[in-house]
Amino acid sequence: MSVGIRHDDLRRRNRAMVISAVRRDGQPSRTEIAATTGLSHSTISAISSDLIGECVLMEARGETTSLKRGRPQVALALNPDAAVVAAVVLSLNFLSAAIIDYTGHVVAEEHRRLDTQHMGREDLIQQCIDIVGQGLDRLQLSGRRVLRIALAVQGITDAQARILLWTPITPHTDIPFADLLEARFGIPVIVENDCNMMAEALRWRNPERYREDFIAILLSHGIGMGMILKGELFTGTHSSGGEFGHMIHKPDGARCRCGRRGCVEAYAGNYAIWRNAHGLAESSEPAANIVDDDMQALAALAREGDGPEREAYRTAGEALGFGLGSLFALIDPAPVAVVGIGAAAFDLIEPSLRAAIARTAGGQHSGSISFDTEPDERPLIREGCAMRALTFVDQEIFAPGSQPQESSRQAAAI
Amino acid sequence: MSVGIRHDDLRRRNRAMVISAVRRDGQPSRTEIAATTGLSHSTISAISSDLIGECVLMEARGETTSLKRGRPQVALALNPDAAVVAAVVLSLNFLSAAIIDYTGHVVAEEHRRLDTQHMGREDLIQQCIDIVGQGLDRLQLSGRRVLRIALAVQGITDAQARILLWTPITPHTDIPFADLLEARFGIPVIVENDCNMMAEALRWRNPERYREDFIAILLSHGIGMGMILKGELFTGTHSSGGEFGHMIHKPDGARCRCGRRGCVEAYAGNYAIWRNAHGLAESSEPAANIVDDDMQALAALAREGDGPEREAYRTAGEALGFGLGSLFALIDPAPVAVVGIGAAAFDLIEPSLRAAIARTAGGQHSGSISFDTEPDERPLIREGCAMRALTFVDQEIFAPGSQPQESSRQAAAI
DNA sequence: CTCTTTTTTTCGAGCCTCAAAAAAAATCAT
DNA sequence: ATGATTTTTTTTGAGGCTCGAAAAAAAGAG
Repeated sequence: MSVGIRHDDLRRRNRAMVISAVRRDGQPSRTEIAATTGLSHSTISAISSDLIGECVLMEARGETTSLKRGRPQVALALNPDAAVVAAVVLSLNFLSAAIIDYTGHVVAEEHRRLDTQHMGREDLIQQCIDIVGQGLDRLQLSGRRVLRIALAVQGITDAQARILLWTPITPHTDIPFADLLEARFGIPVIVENDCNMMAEALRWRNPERYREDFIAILLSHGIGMGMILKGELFTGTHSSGGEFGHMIHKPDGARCRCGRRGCVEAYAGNYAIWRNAHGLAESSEPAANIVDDDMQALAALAREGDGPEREAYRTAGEALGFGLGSLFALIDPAPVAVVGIGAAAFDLIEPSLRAAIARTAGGQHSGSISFDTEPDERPLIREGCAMRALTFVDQEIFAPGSQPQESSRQAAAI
Repeated sequence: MSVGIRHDDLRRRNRAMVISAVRRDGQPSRTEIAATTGLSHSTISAISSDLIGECVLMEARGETTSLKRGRPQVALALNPDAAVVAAVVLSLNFLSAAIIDYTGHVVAEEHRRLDTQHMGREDLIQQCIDIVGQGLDRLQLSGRRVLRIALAVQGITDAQARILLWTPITPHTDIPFADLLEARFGIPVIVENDCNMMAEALRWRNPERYREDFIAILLSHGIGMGMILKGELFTGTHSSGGEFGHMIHKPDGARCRCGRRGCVEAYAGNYAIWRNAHGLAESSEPAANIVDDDMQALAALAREGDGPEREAYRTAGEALGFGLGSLFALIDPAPVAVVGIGAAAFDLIEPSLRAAIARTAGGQHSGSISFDTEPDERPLIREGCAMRALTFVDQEIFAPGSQPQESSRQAAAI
């Protein structure tokens, strides 16, 4: 039941558009913004003048040796001090938090190793609260206030990005992180799936390649996916969705970490490759964790010669290929980014993956499907998390109707 | 690169909102529209007064015995003569066209049996042009003009809804129906996948059940799917997408009509059930067509006792269940409508389907997943097609900025 | 120093939405 | 019947927003 457009929405949306144009295009001039948004020069002038007055934007008077004649364009830039956000990443045995300024630069950072699989529920929650608190404390000194906290976590969140419903990193379920952190710090919080944040980050890193439609697949202990379709992050109807790793590859097949059988992950996750490479039964219990070095060693063995190791990677590629084929049957092929330790062994996976895709509906253009690899997922997740938090701030600074100046003036006053 | 909101967009969008509110809610009063859209009474009053002046809407002065005190609400209704559209449905060996008035009522209808599988490309195109021409001719007499043609067809279209890329009903591919029909009739044309139109129709028929997220599955000779996610028709990045029937059930499994192996359809399409029921090899060639009566007879046999027929339906259910499980892994569970002749045998399919789903990631809430059945797909497809054409008209009557009155006045003048 | 070019700001006109007031159209009570 | 009451719809005036045109600003070119 869509709602009518109120008169004041107009300004709000166009303000958002100007801010996002500045965030996206680096340092555009007013004229460039007018061109990309299709709004008139007068409108852009008025809006950017407001935003500068509110200390959201600033004129970047860099000494641009303009080769052109005429009045030189003045570049607009985000004001780094307009806001600060916190990006928290929780993954297997690892917790990190970063404080990010409005331009996306890291102000402070903190890492901790945890035994997430065996920690108590309260302990895990407390650790997250602590690490955020520590970041905030350090900021307190500089006088800036955090306006938004984004928590990226391996696992399934609800569609409202408030609750961690399920995660492989701890047996505890339904942890309402958003409520817990909001109660503690009084700052709006969102909880997002890590792979969704990877996709978000890829779009910022390489908008040429990752624009309207693409897929980011995490090959790690488990298999995760983040997907952007028609320019929007794809989520499930109730949860963060996109559980590519738990699509069924072979009905009643190998045992998956999730307790079911035949999932793609049960053939292509680290533990599955490990299990197959060591000749263990497909029904045997998945290993709890395998360190990256061991996986690297496995890949090295597979590269040395044909044997069970190479076969394990071949099997993984096949599972991924058929899974992608099924996915492409639904959404059509799109560029794929392969992220995580598995990307370091993508040379071993790719041949059987492509062969499998070619045997599916998505394989009609299998030659044109392109894969990019990025072995380290952590920076991606943190970047995506930060950008997610920042774009939320972008849309909150020009506030819900009533006092758009108030909230931003507070930020500006700092 | 989203574009700013111009000042004149505002009116245009709010007009669209009012029209869609009237189409959706039957005969709402101005007050009700103000409530559902969130716009003020004055705005609704102004817009509806315009629309009535342009003969798009009309006041429905039905003798409503208002029980309430106060000035009675006057219901607004669509003006049936505001526009007329054509809904054309092309399926296996069957072509139909209907002329629909602005309220969605059928004005004229025409059916033809064709041998689509063996017709020449030009012949097939000519038949479609003919049947539309015939409908238009008949209308010419009544003086009304068709403003939009929508063609629903089994198969894959491009994302722009202009070209039939591939279809099982004829070996010919890449037929640019939209261009062909537009060239002939000078009326805007869209070409849509039949299952997408089924989904569209279900939303109009039963908005209570089919609202934001649901799936319509066609069980027929092949397997088709239309899906609405977050209130929007889900399409692929390049094509109409949603080729559920060609998700992989068993890698390198049974032979599918599409030439590949192991697709869901190769286990659950009519030809697959037939093949399994008759003990034919999974690698044997799919039958070209099986009449509904034969399928009904097969279902009757299956109901009589345990045998190869019942087993064939069991296998079909299992393929559908694992397929839905994989789908639900991506999008989370949602209500499902089972449409087509297969829905008449859903009692035979459901047990194994549910058992399979329960063994997948989507099966977490398998008990709460609900299925509706509707054995006759044709009326649904026609309805969806009509509504699709009409909603396009809804959004074209308040035109692209310049002369919104012109086009609608033409319609009104008729 | 003046002319040209390009960017940015200013200004007035034209719409649009909104809130409040007024008008309209019915029922209820006497 | 008639006036009071209630509810819906229209009218009116104010305030905002965007736009195009004109003016101002800020450079290089000659």
